Amino acid sequence: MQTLGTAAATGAKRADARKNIAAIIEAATVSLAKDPNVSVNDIAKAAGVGRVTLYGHFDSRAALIREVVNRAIDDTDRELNDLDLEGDPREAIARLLEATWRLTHRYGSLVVAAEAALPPDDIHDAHVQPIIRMRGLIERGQASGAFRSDLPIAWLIEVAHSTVHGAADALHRGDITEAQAPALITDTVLAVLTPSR
Amino acid sequence: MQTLGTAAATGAKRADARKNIAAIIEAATVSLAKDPNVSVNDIAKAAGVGRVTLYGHFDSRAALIREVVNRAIDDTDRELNDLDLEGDPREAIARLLEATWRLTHRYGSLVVAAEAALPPDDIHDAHVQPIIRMRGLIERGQASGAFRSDLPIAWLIEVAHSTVHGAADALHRGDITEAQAPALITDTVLAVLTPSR
DNA sequence: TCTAACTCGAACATCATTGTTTGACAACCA
DNA sequence: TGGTTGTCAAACAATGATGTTCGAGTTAGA
Repeated sequence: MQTLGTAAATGAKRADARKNIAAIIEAATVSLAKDPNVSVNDIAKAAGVGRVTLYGHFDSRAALIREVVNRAIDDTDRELNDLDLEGDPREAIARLLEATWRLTHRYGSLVVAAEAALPPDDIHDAHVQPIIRMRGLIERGQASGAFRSDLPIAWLIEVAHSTVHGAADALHRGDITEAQAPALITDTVLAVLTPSR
Repeated sequence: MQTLGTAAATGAKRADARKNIAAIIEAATVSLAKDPNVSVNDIAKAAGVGRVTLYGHFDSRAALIREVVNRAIDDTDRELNDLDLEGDPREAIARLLEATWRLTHRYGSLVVAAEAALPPDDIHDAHVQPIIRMRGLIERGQASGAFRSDLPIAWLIEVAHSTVHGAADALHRGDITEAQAPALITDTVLAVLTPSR
């Protein structure tokens, strides 16, 4: 869990201020997911407020990004915590991949914006949780013989990761549809994880 | 083949000028591969020349990037043309992946810089050649039954592509070594391409 | 209804980057 | 050796982004 330490968290705000803060965060999330270099001006316009109003609620561009990232981390942790990763490892990883895909699709290039605006420690922390979840599941599958053990675990995690990102690229390019994506990702990653005989 | 249409191609230059042009292009290639947003100033410094000298040889940042990209495209075409893509499709794609890896590793994020600085048509043209090569080989493998046919061909190409990029990320992060990369890529992509029994 | 909180555009300072100009200096090469 | 070509640092203008300030107007909410 992250602490919401910025100005936006303060509860003693007027109703319209709270509404605008929410609109700014939402607009920033969507805008940064599309283009990590989007300007503060464009974010404010997308939120339907003036630039000055935005700076009234967030000290800086970096502070806004930090807030957006913190929410994304919380959201991610929540969605992944709700998952049932027990049972057959193949089915469990299909559920994990589906959730990862949904989150990747939602947050897009937010991570790129974060990398440019936030200290490396914060970035590291954001990646740790999802990775250890994937790692634990793959290790369990390896122990039971359901997954292959002849490739480095870090590489298998990377393959899952880049397959999901590849799906986002292919969707953006029009090569696949949104409906196809989860099945393609699952089929592909399972093909890599399945032991050869 | 691309035409080298910019100032740098003119042959009527003094020896030191030609040397500097070469140094600038080389430094720009390396710098842009590392950071697509690198400034003209940093490129000039990396090349050991002043910024004014750089602008004396290239009209603009975009013109320099175009030159670098054109060379990269030529280099890529040459390397891929030298490949033997005949014979066993599994071995042929291993050779193609190895070359793709080498080129991806060499040119890194140059494509990102190109996307930001060049018209979309130029970007499209740069991607077309490598993709049709991969597509032709996969289709040949599918026809012979060596590769699976139950996934969209565009997706299979995307998987190969993102696996190579994932390897670059993993290498940059220190999760794998440069020596491991080709085998990991080949094993992974072949696992996806191999028909399930 | 009254006031404190909020919004907003316009204007400002600052910074980084691109691209140009100038003029003095150095190197190539015929 | 002499004229052309090239290099360079410093200074300049232009652009675009971030962040701040001001003042006038609006709105929430007690």
